[in-house]
Amino acid sequence: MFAIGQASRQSGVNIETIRYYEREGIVPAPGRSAAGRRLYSTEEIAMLRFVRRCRDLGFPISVIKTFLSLSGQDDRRCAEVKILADDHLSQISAKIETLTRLQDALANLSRNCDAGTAACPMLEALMQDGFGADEAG
Amino acid sequence: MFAIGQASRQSGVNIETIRYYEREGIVPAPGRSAAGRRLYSTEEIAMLRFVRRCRDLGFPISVIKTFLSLSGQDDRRCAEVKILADDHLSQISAKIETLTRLQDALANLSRNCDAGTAACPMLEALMQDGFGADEAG
DNA sequence: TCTAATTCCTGTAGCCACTACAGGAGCAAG
DNA sequence: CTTGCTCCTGTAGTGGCTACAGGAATTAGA
Repeated sequence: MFAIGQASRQSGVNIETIRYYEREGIVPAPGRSAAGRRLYSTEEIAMLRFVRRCRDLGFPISVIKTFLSLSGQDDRRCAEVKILADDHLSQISAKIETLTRLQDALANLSRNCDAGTAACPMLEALMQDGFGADEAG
Repeated sequence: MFAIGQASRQSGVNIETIRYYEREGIVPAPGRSAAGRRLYSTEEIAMLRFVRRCRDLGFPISVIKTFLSLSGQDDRRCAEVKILADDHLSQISAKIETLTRLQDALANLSRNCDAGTAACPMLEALMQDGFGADEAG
């Protein structure tokens, strides 16, 4: 059995985050020593590692909870897991698309700045029908 | 002068968000009617629209505050704007890279599931040195 | 055996950028 | 005069942590 610090080092999950997961019922509460300190088994540490891997893949906690409940079942409900994963995958793809469009838009705005004119073309573009210094002058 | 609902519709900023921006000092507090209702000028609405455009481009509020303070100045400090924008741009690029790697990893995991074996290969992979049903059996 | 450093405990507050109420007041149209 | 819309303030919730404060226990070394 391991103290929380060791569990943290072995699982890669921050100590405060481990306690947070316990509070939120994402992982079950471990046993305690006589003095009230948390004691983790290797299985419990593996579970923390699992949560971390899922988080690294960007899965939200709600989905990870479902994974954990499915992982207890005999066939592990592969179809359900796949649906959740593919859904997440498409969300990631959508995010990439959005960001790529942002990237383009920003790069365009930034390029205009290279001229180095007096009034910043970037702010001008963003203001368009403005509120800036132009109004006053 | 326009009530907050109209300002919201014209700027594309949610009513609650407008009040939030005011509370946080992101935009100045507008005048009020005799009954205490907010009244916005077209310049103030343009400013809300500016904030929204920046948010749409993913700029954090802190940077937008800087933009707004720079936009009051005569030369609009183009160089500073450009630095902030390019910094943001590189953060976006980094995020895209991360997500693309995630996308690959997830797609790989999901592909394995197509076999439709009894134990879900995806959960297996994520558990690896596990805590799941295997332990018990 | 004492001490100092480290680890652990609980509980609360903060982060970001909103969003969603509750509970009440004003205001415009029929 | 009523109905329904808009507006007000203030507070709490979202997600997923992270960072304290203030105290107790454990461990390593002298």
